[in-house]
Amino acid sequence: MARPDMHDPVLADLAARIRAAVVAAGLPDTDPALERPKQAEHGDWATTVALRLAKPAKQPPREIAQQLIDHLELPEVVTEATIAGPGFVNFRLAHRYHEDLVQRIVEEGLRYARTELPDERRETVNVEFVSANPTGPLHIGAGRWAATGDAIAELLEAAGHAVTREYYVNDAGEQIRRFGESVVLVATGRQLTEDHYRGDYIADIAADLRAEHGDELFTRAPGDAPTLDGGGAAHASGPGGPLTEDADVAPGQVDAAISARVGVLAVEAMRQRIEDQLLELGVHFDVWFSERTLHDSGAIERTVAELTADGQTYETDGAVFLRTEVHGDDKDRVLVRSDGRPTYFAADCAYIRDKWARVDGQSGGGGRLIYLLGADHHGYVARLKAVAACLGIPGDRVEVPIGQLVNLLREGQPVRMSKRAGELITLDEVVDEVGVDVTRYAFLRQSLDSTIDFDLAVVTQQSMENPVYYVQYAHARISSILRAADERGFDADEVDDADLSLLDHPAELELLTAMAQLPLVVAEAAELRATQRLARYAEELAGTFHRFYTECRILAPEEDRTPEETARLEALGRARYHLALAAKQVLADALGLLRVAAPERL
RNA sequence: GCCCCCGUAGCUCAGUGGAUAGAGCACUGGCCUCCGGAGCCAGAAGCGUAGGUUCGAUUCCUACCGGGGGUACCA
Repeated sequence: MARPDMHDPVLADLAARIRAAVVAAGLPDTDPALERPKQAEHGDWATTVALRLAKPAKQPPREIAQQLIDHLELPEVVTEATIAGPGFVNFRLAHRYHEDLVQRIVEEGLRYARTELPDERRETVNVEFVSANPTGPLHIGAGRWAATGDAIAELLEAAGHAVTREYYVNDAGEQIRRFGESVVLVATGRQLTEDHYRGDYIADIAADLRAEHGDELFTRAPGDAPTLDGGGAAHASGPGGPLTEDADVAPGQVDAAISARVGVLAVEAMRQRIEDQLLELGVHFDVWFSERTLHDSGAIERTVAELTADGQTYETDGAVFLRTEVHGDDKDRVLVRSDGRPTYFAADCAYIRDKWARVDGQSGGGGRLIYLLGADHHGYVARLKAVAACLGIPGDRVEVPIGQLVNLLREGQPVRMSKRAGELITLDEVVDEVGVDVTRYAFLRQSLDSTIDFDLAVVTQQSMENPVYYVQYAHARISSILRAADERGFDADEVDDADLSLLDHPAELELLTAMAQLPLVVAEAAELRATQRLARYAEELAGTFHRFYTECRILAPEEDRTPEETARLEALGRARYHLALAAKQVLADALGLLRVAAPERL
């Protein structure tokens, strides 16, 4: 639970005083936990300690609340503490608190939304997301993980942690040979079977590879073909040796060494294309981790050996199993097949071991691994956590948020996508059609737990069906006013000269209160890995600004009026100008953390 | 069969045990001599069903109903 008092010295002081009052009243010592009342009329902050202490103290909550208030020394900026309802204690902040807030926001800029953590609480976090197989371009569904993982990473950084964004590239194994084989077959004009990848992108890759390497790439077996599933496996005769083909896969019509070499090149080409797709969505990865390096470096063998030495494995029918069931998995999992080849799962084990070694002990708050997965992979969660347990990684340090899937629609009708038939709508096609901000925002404003219906027809409308425009419009509107004000000689640097105590209109107070929430919202969104918190907050803040705009003018209309009146309106205008400046900053911060543009003009 | 997610206003969705459950869209009625009407104000409308835990449940637990996804010596 993010705590308001972590982000605000005034609230920290209040929380400490409440706690002292609880103790002074002879009540059981407890965390006061400040909360925001739902109704603004109840006050700015509230505590429910009295309700929670009722049982242990064996007294009615309202009586406890009274004792609390009797012993409470209110800080100067808290103007009142009242008992309400069943035993809430509500606090109201002095206007000066909000005046200071405007100054702080304007002065601190981007830092306002961010938390500085002491080293002992600062975690080193690895966020892995997307990690789609590099055997085809990303489709729209991957966009959800891209936008969400990226925003979660951004939020964690804002919350004070050190974050790495990582993509695990499945560039090893049978699928890569098959991918290479598909490219070779297309390049040489031969027939594909049902097990091959198809689609225009295969032909594109074939053409690119031909241009770069010539025809012999597809026809001449290399002397040094890469191994795709572990050079150390018993069956493989090392680099250049033949690859075993699974009996249940249609026999390739292509020399395995050619397929392997083409597969590796094709996968790198596809990975590059995926990277470009992600960049188009504004998502940048720090690490592209190759599964193949785990095979080549012997990391998989070492991991299996380590687990075996630790007594975590056993052999049945010639296959090596890992005891994951005792750690909550449905059943034990095969690490090494009876023919000696390691499974994909074995690579997963080596991977998590490698990743943990990179985050463990890097900062005082400890390491953390986050795997953002789609609901179609939810079956992995138990085994992933079990592997972590087998490897001695603390269970609470491996997190696997599961996101529900995306349905692509057009006017309510499902858009059919079949990878096999090569019919798919790629992520970049959607981004081109509807725009990067709309795409990102559509994914970020909904909870991971709910399935998203992404309707191209709806999302391309520039209307309130698209709340991102509402927020961006508010930002553009503020920018426009500020431009006009600047022309009339307002100065952003003169915040000290503005009399902010003049801001007492309900719409102004509402805006001040809303702006005060950003640091807490960011902290909570980060903690819950819930991007929609921040998106909804941005919408709320935008609405608050629109109301302020409607009711409160910054630039006084030119009319005949007394000199006194003119002076009053000018002073008020200056105060409002700085309020708008701060609101713009907060709105830009919120959008920025979601990595959605905050335009000066729409 | 077992596992995960969802069911909140006519529609799309927020709401991590608290006070009177919120937005947008759609609908009805208002607001432009003046900083961007992609805006503002007002109205009507809701927690799938049945139990349980709790001072307090949309939130936690159980069962049921309805929808989505998963359940390989594949990768």
